[in-house]
Amino acid sequence: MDGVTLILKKYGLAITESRKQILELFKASEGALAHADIEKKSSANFDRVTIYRTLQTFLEKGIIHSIPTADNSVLYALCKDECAITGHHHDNHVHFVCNQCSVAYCLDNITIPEVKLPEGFEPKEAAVVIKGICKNCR
Amino acid sequence: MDGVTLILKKYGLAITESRKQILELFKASEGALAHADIEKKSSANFDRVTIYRTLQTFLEKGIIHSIPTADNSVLYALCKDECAITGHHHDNHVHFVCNQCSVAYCLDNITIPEVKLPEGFEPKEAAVVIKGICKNCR
DNA sequence: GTAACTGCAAAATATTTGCATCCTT
DNA sequence: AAGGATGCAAATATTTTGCAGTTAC
Repeated sequence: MDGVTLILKKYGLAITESRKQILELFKASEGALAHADIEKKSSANFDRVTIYRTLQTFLEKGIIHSIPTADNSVLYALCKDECAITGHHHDNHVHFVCNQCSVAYCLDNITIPEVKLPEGFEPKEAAVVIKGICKNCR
Repeated sequence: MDGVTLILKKYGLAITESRKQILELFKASEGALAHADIEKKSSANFDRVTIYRTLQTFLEKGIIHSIPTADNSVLYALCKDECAITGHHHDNHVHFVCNQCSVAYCLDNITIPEVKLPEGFEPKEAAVVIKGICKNCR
């Protein structure tokens, strides 16, 4: 039983071909993936709709999380274990998007420093997106 | 000559009704606005397309900036003066999105603390989005 | 066998483009 | 007067929904 199958089992999802392959894509990818990437990279051609629904399911289960970007696009990345505890996903990640190659990295092991908020604002989650040049593009 | 006209002049844009009204909306709004908000709130009904093009123009000039959100939506907020220096926009803002009322605040005067990146990553800009409960919803 | 997942079709939304007309400078 | 901005129509692209057939458990 391979890794992706274990993940699906862990979250109580049926083991299907599309789910396995999409998960494999995430594991193989260094960075985050957009819907379009998955559509392009998957050898078997899944239906667009299946990809939408699979991503939605993964999101709800906390297997992946979405990365906010300033333009329209939504990116998804695999969550590390600590990231989803009994469905309660906390998005306290640092993401890095390369200005050159556009790859989005998910830097799970970087902690977000405390940010001072004005009076009356109560923080729950925080996301940081840093843009710059990645290690492969210098 | 009112404030919004001055802004348009400053950036070398023609003074038109739609641009003035959309700028007014931003000034009147406490938080950030989505395309849909503008469409809804503008008394005169501009064409959808005009709003798209106006926002695009404002973005390019650095009059507004976009706020990344984890879902599909894109939000826009007025830039403060320091925010756009000769077309070079730097997005080092802290944004706060309320989980209750969904209003997005642009906290320009909060500085982003240094984040330690892994070897080889060179930061240029950083955006922080914090979610929680805003001052009006407690 | 049953519940859940997928694919297809189609609807609903969102965004972009071309072009003629109108407005700002 | 000239160039840019707008509105309309239409082309694209994106996302959602319903349903019938298939697959996993």
